Amino acid sequence: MEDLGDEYKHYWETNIFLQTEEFDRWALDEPISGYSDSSSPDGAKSSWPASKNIVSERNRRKKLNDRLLALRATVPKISKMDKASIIKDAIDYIQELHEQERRIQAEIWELESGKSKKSMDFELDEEMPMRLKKKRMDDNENGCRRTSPIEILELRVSYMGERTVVVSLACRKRTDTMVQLCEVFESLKLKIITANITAFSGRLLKTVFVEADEEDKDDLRKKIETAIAARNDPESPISI
Amino acid sequence: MEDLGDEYKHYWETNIFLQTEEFDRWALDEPISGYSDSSSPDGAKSSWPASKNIVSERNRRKKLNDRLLALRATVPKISKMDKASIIKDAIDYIQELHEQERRIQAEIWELESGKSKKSMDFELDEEMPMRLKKKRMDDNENGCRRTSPIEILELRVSYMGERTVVVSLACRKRTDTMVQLCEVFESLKLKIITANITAFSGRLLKTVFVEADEEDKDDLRKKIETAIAARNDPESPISI
DNA sequence: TAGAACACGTGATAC
DNA sequence: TGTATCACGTGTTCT
Repeated sequence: MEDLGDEYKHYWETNIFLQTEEFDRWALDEPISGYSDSSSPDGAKSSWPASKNIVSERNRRKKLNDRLLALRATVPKISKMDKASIIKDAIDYIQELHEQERRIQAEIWELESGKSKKSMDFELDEEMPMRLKKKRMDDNENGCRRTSPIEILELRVSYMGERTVVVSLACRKRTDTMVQLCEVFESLKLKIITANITAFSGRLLKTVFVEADEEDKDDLRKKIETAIAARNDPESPISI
Repeated sequence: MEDLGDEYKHYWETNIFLQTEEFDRWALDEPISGYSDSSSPDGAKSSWPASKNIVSERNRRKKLNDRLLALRATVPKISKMDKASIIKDAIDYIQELHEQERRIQAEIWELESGKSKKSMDFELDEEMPMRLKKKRMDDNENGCRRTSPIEILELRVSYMGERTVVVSLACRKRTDTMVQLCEVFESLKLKIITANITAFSGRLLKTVFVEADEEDKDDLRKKIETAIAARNDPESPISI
């Protein structure tokens, strides 16, 4: 976990950072042979100067390393910091995503067919959502948790009269954020009049109308903040 | 499709295949300097023989290339055969999978929230014509013309960046007001990103995220006002 | 000390 | 023509 960027720093990023800026200038000011930049005077079999090839190759290498770094950033499961390992982890992750998508789509299909077929006469419709709830995707067997923390962008708690407090919460739209928010608000045991969630362009907006008095406003705000902070903290004493 | 392995074959796979087996043997039988394998007799600053480094490095390169090839195999969308492009395509594909998975999971969440009765909140069974799979919420668009007029309490149209205009509309909650609002917004043929309606204590709040530029803001506001006014007027020229 | 991983410069090659 | 990309051998650094 915490040693993730430890050994990596020694022989990879430092070397990469050694390559930028002054290193480039150093290599360019002294382009491997002695002539500065213009046309090569010798005019041997190699017509164009070798320095161009050098800097071009250097740029290519840098681009490739940047891409590899970006790939590492998008893949959450990282075993080692190897170049080869990064690619391998990416492959595994893509296949895992494939399988997961297939599973989820199968569940959707099952849910939809079950919903349209069965009438709501009996009370047995309780077991299906329960089983769905248990199969959340925080099942990564190795280490890193898949649920992203809730990043609050804005939180407004205001009284609107008629014993109604409106909670307006905006946060980043990440994996499982919606479910986490619902669970957080459920854990607060509020008298919810109405609530809804809206997602748009990377943001997630939750509005909840709570039956409460005006003097409970600040207390409610603190409770929400505490609950979300506890949710984000891995070793939360409350947990769930 | 079929030109996929065309230019690729020229300067990539052929070179890779040149590297296997007999190429290894060639390099190993003649290990770059002349001495066969045992300890280096010269004993200079470089104590261990360079041939081991060569073959090791060669194996490392081969492994990395194999991994890259495998990555290319798992990613269906391939633009170019570049090493860097392969990685870039993989990154894009992973992000695409992320977004898709989030969409699907949102659909699951929506399905199960509409089904479970004792869940944390509300009955948000109204959904927008997102072309996710199929359109629900297709009620009879006319029939009895006896409907209460839409009484606007507040109408806010504001630009939120990223080509997103937010329409916030509050009105009195009367008979069929919800359906009317939906029909009005549907008739405007907007590029709706997300929308929702919330009802509480005699009010009805509709929020719509529309894909539009900032300069379309005022025009959009007028169109909404006009459409609602035309809806309320019995002898409207637009009607339905 | 042996080994693994890396960046570098260089010649080759395809477009 | 030049300009990409690539594999290769080498020296260096970290474990």
